[in-house]
Amino acid sequence: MEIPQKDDILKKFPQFEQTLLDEILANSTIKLVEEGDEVMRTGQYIRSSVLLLNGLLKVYREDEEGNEFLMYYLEPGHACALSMMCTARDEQSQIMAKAVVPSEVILIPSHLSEQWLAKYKSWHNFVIASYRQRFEELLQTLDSVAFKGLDDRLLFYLKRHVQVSGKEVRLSHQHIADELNSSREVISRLLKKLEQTGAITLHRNYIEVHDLDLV
Amino acid sequence: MEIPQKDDILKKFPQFEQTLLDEILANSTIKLVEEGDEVMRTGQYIRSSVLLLNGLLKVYREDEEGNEFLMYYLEPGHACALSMMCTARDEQSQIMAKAVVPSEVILIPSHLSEQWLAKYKSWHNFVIASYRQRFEELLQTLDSVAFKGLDDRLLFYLKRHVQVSGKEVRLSHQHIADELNSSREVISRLLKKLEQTGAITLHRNYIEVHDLDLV
DNA sequence: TAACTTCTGTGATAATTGTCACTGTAGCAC
DNA sequence: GTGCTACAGTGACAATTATCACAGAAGTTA
Repeated sequence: MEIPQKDDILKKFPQFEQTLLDEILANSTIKLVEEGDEVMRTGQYIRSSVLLLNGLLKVYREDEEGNEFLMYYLEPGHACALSMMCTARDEQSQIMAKAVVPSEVILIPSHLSEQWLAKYKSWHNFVIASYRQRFEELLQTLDSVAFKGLDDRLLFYLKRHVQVSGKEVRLSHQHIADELNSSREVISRLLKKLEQTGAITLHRNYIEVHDLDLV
Repeated sequence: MEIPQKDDILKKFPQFEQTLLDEILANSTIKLVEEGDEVMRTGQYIRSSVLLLNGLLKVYREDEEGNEFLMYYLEPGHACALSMMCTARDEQSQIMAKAVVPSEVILIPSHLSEQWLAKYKSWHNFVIASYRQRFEELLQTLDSVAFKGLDDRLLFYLKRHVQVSGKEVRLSHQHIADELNSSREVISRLLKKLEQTGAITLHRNYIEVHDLDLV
């Protein structure tokens, strides 16, 4: 079981040095999470950096009333930037990560990930790159909320979803509404409009995406 | 002129090691910027890390049509996290920083700030802390847009403004509307409502804040 | 097949926000 | 003072989004 994992990590994180890979194998745990499982939640103590080996995570925000709001998806080979900002967090703002499909995550104890920053150039670069990338994605999300109407945000959402999991978007209208912090009826209507333009075809429980750039 | 600057930097950035301070003094330029001056704009090449020595910067987002949207304020002793993510940026998303009052910024060439990450622990910590903090603030901003109505966002905006520059908010309604990406009339009406609760008093060109937590 | 649940479609209506048009007022230049 | 400009207040109306109510279709279980 060990060799396949090493190969897998190597494939997903080709930028890591050999010695770093060995340390990861020796010191981290690999956890299998089921679809829908919560992988992390800020406010709780984070004692590990979270890297994604296989599967797909969604990272989202939740306010006091339980409204959620999708920030971005995390794909294999990437890390949750927040889990690496390993000092104490302020409690009020909750970030959650949940598995969209069955996934494998690598958990690296915080003190090691901290040490490695100085020890391994490739780790250091990886961490910095993660920060940068998440920051960018967050900004894009912010843009779409700040400047765009719900119709454009829905488009943005669908595009992102197609990118990570293909042209068969297997989501209910309710689910989409939740992630955009809107309501089902509104999403239904907007999707209908999209269907009329020919960009998508609606089915029960999934949406067939043809071409979102036509719109 | 050199000694006062060193003292000043030392006071604003007490966490830096002595040798790092010397390097900063030797290699960075200090720039005076007038009120309203643009300090940075992404998309253009960023060749320096930007630290704020004195004054106040606002960091905001601008879309293609010129709509702006306030992200956060930057106070002395802090740095623009984005200016330290020194690799090439993607062009479309624009982040701007503008001086709110006459300010002094320290410009550190990117290649040095890169080197220092490995060389000085205190610099490394500073950069990581900056990322973290900006990330948090960005999340707060995102929350307010995603989950709150304009009335709450206005409150949030006023509070933040009071924090950085006191209870006399010297801004026109139009200015506030721009930073919240709304329109003057709407802001005027909401402010009137706030005045009726006794939280603020309106004047020409400034708002007197009494207590925003009453609302 | 019947009973039940989940998902989707749709009309009516309300609330929020944006836009337009117009007024008044304070300050400044001349 | 007269004019000019920037700022603020307000009513009317439009657009977007949310909410409520209900109906029907698809899938599941018994």
